[in-house]
Amino acid sequence: MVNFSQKLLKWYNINQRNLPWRATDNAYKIWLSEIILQQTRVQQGMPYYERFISEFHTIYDLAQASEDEVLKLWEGLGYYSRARNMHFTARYIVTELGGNFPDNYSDLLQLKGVGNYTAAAIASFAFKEPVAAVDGNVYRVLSRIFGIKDDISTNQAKKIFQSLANELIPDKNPDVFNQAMMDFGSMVCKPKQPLCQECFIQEECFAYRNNEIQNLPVKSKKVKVKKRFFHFLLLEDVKKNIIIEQRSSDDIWKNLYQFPIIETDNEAMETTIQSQFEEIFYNQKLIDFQELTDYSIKHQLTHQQLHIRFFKSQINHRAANAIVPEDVQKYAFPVPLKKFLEKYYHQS
DNA sequence: CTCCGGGGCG
DNA sequence: CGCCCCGGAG
Repeated sequence: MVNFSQKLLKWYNINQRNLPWRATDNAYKIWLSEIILQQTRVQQGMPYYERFISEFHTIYDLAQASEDEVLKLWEGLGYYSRARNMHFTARYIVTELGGNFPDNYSDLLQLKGVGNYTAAAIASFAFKEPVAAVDGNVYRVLSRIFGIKDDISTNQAKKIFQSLANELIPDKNPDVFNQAMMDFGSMVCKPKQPLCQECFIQEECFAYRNNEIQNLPVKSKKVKVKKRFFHFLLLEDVKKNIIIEQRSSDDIWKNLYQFPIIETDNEAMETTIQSQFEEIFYNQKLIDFQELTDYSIKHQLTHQQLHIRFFKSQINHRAANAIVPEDVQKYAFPVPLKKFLEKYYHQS
């Protein structure tokens, strides 16, 4: 086991992934990539990274953008607070730090949207600080190889893994070690069906020797999923313009856009929805109110199961806050609404 | 269809 | 510690 780090580096030397943000030591680009990759697979994050970099070459460009622009570019990636925090932090660094990116672990940790993992990743990749970047891959790799059964959702376990990783990380090329751990975790020591047969540490791996691969890492989590019932109204005025609004409350999809909405606690009848919409638009007659039954969907979030239905109607005058349908592409919508729009305007 | 994986915030 | 999102695997 003493040779684990050396074997890992040898493996990495041959098998490393070629990722665009690894070809740079530009802290801004590394930070951007790490924020995008939080809770996100490389495959999905890659095109977003390319678009953000080409749209915002420097942190000044990102700081100058509006939040709406940033959210629009982030559209579809999920966990939108990452985008809001990233934008906030860009402005903070430009206005408060004179555009100088923090250059060490503890200063990086102060930034909004930057936690333990991301601070370590930036510190080691951009500034070669020997601090271990412990992400989900690393928990998995270390728990299996060393047989650590502490529940990784607890703070105590996180400290144990962090300090073990900090013992393993070499002073020389700590960035390479961190990359290697994560590549190994995602390519070989995978959550499901890990490639133990081609693993360099197989014979010494606790989980493999004890047939505990499926049991490690130990992770307790009991999320209770709440059901919510969303009813969106595609309301066209006489100009065929539609009404959208920005979500602002402290809820999912904050600051993204949507259609007028009625939310209920349970499955609701169409007539109930109609009368509730009529209350919202109390001074206007809703013409030809009907449900677009083909568009109903269930959308799963971590803690919520959304039952989404769509309705359409018209009003016989011109609405002040309506937009032309072609302009929906300027606004950031949650994925289910984005899919609705694509389907609706594609075929009608 | 359901479930799982992946960091940080308030 | 509850909550934030989506795509892909099963």
